[in-house]
Amino acid sequence: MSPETDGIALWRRVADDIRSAIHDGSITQALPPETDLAARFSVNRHTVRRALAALAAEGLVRAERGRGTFVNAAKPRIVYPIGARTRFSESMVKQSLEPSGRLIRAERVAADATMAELLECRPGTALHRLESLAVVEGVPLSRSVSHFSAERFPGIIDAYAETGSITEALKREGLSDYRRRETRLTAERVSMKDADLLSCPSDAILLISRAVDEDLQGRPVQAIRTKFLADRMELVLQNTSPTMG
Amino acid sequence: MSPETDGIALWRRVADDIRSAIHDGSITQALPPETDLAARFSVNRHTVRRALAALAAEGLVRAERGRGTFVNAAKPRIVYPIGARTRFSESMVKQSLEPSGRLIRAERVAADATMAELLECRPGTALHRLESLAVVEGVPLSRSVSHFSAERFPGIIDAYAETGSITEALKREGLSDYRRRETRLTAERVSMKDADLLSCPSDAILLISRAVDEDLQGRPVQAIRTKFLADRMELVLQNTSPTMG
DNA sequence: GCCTATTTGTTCGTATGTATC
DNA sequence: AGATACATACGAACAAATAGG
Repeated sequence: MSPETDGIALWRRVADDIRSAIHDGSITQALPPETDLAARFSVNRHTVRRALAALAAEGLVRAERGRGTFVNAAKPRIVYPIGARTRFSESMVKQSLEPSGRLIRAERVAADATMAELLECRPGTALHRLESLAVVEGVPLSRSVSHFSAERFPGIIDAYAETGSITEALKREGLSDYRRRETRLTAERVSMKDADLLSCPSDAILLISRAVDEDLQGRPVQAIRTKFLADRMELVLQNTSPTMG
Repeated sequence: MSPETDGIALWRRVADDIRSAIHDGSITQALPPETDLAARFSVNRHTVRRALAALAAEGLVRAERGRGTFVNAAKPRIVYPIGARTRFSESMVKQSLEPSGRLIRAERVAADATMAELLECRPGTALHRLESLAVVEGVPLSRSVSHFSAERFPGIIDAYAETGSITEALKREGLSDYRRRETRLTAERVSMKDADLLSCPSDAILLISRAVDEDLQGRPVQAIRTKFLADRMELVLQNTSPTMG
């Protein structure tokens, strides 16, 4: 038999069959071993592996060496409200989740053109660059890189290292309140480095947020880029109703 | 030589080498043919293919049957502002882009529990389900499914089919203005069906928006789920500064 | 701890199909 | 039509992780 008969590749048909079996509930947890599937579909084990790779890329199954291939349980996503008053730690606590921020790396850098524009300062201005990992319920959820004016917030690094919360750290530095000015969202595949830091599969998807927070006078406070694990996260924007007349 | 010496698979080292070559600019457009790469790295062509598949999954390269494998050019993203006043067509026009909405499918359905809650109606209420494709500059950008009250907007389907814009269609149905109540954002891998509809690679990423629009009295107007091609899109949320005292 | 069977992961070989130039 | 290049498929072998006795 020639490959790609009917114009549809064999492995696609195998993948479709397995996908259906998962969706209609005939496979719930573990898939049969590759050799069994190969026998059942009368194809080579490679063909089964190609099909399983496609299903894994869809996020439907997950293979574990030496153990087997399993249906991925869809976990409920963590809700993160984004708005004028965006507070990560507070949001987690409200959902009865235990957040903790870990300082990965901190350094003093000079503002490049992008940072200068976002923070409304001159290029070359001294900034604190704070790289952190947000862990919720013991599992990494996101990785952030923040930039602050080094002059205005000289002790922000230590304050964050101790509290694990940006809001708390800013309070210690004398800023009692701040608000979100802008949030820009995209999505990308995880890079090798991020996969390592977030302890996630190398084919995971990231929801990427680039935001600027400002103080109540409208001066930029921090520029923050966060990479969230997309399969654990749902960003919610609520537009508060204006009072009607 | 045994495979997987050093604990790192051969195909990973090949992929790393090729990725570096792309990043440092030694490969700019077309990659050498698989057979050449196999010879250069002294590995089997399968090993090269495994490496290229990984790079393709990262979105770095794209293989075209019969032509070759090419470095993916990173295109600038289309900006889509999301807020109380979210208008897709208007946003595109403002960026000097030509949007067009194509009606893919329309049907009358009964509200399920989810729709009933979002649209604040009783389950079973008659709704118009409108499936559409947004095309910008001739290229598919997103796929949406909207639900409207069939009683309140009896002619919404025809109105959309003619205008290609939800805002215009609602105007024809007597609703002069509406606002965004809530937007929920996640990201996922594209499904086979969506890849087909959006004419995108089967490993593309979708930015998924589930939103509810309401009229100026606060009554829900439509529930809309949109799947954007993540690599073409950037969602922007701006929090308008409250006037300071 | 050790050995063995099971199961997924990697690699090479070979052949053929299909699209492009 | 022929050459080139990617896509699919089967076969064989071994590596590496896991589980069970």
